[in-house]
Amino acid sequence: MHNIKVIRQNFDEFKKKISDRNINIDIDKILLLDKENRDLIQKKENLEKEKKEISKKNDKSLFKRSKELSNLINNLTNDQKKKKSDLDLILSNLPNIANSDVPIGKDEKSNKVIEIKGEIRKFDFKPKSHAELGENLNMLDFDLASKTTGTRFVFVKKDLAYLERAISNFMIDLHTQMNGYTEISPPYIANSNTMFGTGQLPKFEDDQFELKLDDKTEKKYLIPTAEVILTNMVKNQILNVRDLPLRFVASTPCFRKEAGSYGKDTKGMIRQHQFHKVELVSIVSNDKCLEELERMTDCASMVLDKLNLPYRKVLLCSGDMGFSAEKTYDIEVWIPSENTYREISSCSSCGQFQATRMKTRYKNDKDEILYPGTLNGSGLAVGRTLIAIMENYQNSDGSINVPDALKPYMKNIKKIGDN
RNA sequence: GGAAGGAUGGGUGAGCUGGUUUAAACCAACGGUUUGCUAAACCGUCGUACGCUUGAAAAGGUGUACCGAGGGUUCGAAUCCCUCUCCUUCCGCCA
Repeated sequence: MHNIKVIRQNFDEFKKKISDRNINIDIDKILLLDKENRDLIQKKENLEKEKKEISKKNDKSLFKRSKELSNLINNLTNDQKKKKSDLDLILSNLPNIANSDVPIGKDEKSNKVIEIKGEIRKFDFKPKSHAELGENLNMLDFDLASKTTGTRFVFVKKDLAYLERAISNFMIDLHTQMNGYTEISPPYIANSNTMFGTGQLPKFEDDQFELKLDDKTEKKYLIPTAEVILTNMVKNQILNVRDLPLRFVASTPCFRKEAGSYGKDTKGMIRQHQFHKVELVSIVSNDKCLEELERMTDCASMVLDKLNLPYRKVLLCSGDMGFSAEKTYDIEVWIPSENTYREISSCSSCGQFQATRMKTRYKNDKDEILYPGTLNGSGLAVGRTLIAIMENYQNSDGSINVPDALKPYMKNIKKIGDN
């Protein structure tokens, strides 16, 4: 969420920048509501002052006036709360604004490829898709999942399940042992306020799996990414700059409705309602966001380097970024069967946007209270890494070689499907 | 699921028979005095949010709210009432 004080001070600049994010909201109304809100606060507080003085005097002749004041204050407070909530509603639906070094553009066509790495394997046979490979091995079972659950779910079996688990463990070890992240095993369920903090609510409620609860007072959701729960670990608190940066890593299932992507990637396990992901989250002082974003992106790409998978790094344009991001790098891995790169990680700096929503602050050396920067990135999506390994490491007989880096995590099995 | 008790500033913890509480006191922290250095002692500072305001800025001044959250009673609520959340203890169930 944007800080209203900052908007107030640089309104024209703000209005111009927010328009790059493809939105259709009456921005001028913000200024009006803000003014009305503050005027009402002023009026209300003047009356509260008078009332307080009467209360101190404890003089019966003034009690009548005090009663009047209470009514006036009540009315003003109601008006003021209404203005404030109208204002907050607009603000909470506004996306973050793009950092100055982000290309302006409407969709992915304006994204910029920054780096291409790794060698694309030349096959002397026609590479199969992961779905074909997995079903032939009887280790991916989509039909079984439709029977027990529905579409966009999958059963992973036998050595492929082992491989999936190995991928996750390998990634966590890398980030905890080499990259300085602290491992967390978090809840997979978040409450509304937590979902608001990272920006999933209120705008993207349709994308979330909501749980049906006996208690109707609060809603709870399955996390669409561990970013939600890891970032909100610091919500509603004031950190000390000495404790920053905070770096967390977790491997969790993620649950997404994939609303609005009907007919997209229906075959295989590219786009599922449930998938595993190793997530990286950093909380940093507000001047370190971009620096940390580079570091985080390097941590994520390091995984692909070690797995010897070809990939490219893409800087997203203003129109293609997520709601909370100020700058995003996607890492895309080579998928032979599609003859293209597919997203396997998305690393974003959210600047102070999420911290403002979460009410997370920190004290710097001068005891000033500031909003920290928050960053999140996949390090990496486990399901898609599994796909990438299957397809890039496949043999003509349909078996799959285990990447060297993963062998220690799989009792040195060299090949999957080699019976 | 049943029963009981609790939630106060960074921490400990009074107040809780409504109006000298403007939330005491202690600890921690920070600044200072003293000191050869450390310690001790003494003095001072010591929350957050929002509004208004002085100032070029740095930095001030001032108002209101906040004692788990939200409502209510009252001229007046940390204190009384209601709802909710969370915590502790005991019982039951359970991986």
